[in-house]
Amino acid sequence: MSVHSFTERGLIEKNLPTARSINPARLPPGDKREAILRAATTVFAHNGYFNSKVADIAREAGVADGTVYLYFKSKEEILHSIFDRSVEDAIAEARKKKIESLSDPREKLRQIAHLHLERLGADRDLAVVFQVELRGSTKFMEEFSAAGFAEYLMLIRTTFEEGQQAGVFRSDLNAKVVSKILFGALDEMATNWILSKRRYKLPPMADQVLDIFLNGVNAS
Amino acid sequence: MSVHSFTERGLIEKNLPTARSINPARLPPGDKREAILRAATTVFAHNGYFNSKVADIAREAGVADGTVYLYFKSKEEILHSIFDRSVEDAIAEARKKKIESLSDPREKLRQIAHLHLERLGADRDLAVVFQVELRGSTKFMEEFSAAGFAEYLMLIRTTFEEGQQAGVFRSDLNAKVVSKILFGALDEMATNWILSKRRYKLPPMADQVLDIFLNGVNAS
DNA sequence: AGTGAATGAATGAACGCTCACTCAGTCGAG
DNA sequence: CTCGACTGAGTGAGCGTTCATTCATTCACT
Repeated sequence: MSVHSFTERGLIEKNLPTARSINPARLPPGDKREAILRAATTVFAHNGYFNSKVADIAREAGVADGTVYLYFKSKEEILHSIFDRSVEDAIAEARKKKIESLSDPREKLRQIAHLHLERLGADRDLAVVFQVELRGSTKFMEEFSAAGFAEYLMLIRTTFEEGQQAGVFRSDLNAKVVSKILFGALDEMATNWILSKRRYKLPPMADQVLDIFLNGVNAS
Repeated sequence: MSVHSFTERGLIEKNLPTARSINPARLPPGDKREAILRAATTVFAHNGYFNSKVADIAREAGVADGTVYLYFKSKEEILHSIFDRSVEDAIAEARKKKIESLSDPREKLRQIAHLHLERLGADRDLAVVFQVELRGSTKFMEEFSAAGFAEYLMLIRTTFEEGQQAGVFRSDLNAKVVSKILFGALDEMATNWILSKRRYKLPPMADQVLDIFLNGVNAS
């Protein structure tokens, strides 16, 4: 591995001198940072945060141990950054899809749920970090729940309240509780998907959850 | 906090030397094991599993570091034991309450949910270990999901299927998915309760979850 | 164009601390 | 005295972090 990264580096330096002149900033500063984040996601997902060594991450990213500290001030900051980046991305995607402006609250919730499971379903390692590693300490949980997580719950809740106002949803329900239920159900779908040996598509589960959420399970 | 537990220990050792001579078998064999398990639950809940030192657990339990290893072969085994004991206890309580023999599947699910949240609601530290610490690594998750956890999911699922057979629940639903949804919702109630600053009763949430689970949120 | 000084990204060996676990010894009961 | 539960200082491996060093690249100045 130090062999590996050395080789890689050697190749780049030997074979791409022209490429260099073509792209003068041949190693965009974000590129190595990116590589480290991806590597960390993989390593954390496979070994768990506490069992992962910074050296493992560096090796996976093809850089030296010390390089990690040029981009992140600690191992913990790497974990935080993984979370932050993903939340940013998700929000950006939600904006692009204009979910916010849907008029039917039921459809809006359905789209939110879909996006939730699509994102996690698209990157198993990232999903493991989100569903398992990020929950591994109350400290993280509290920090994160203060941040993007609580905001997400709030989005669900607000959407539900809009629906209540519009007479689409039962008005006798506590929106706070309702939003937790929906989130919990989706969250469990994701966790189960990770742990399952069977490879199935995660996003379609959103529809099943929404069906029951909206209509319940009673036959009556 | 280390100050706190230190103080506690100081008091015990200074004030209870007579108590010792009064009770000749002052430490029934199971008693110390018990003390260590309780201490570990507290320590894990406060600092997280990986940040907890065996020395912390020993101090909290009022025993020497080495004593811990007379009862458990590793730190990891302590965590396992906390889980195992709690699951055993829960199963025992379910037996005692004769939940298994209830005839209405809806009522049965309600009782299961109640028991679930009652147990976690009764011991915040234990709840933290269950909701947060035990999820902190895929390794644990996989081991545990193989064990009692999967069995619990199965109990919910079987109960639901009974209800489908009896025509009480919609027959067009996948029981496996349904059971995950219910579990996920309850699980989220527990996690939120832990993280919340507000002190409310957890068990009543079971009814709210069941209401929505059974009837859905649609106004129609 | 050619030079070499300055820059700073990258390196990885080494450091220093933490902590799970051990074991030689103490203590008290029978 | 014996036995075994218990003790806690000690140990050594593991690992996050640092930093002296390397070297490709840039640039000021001829």
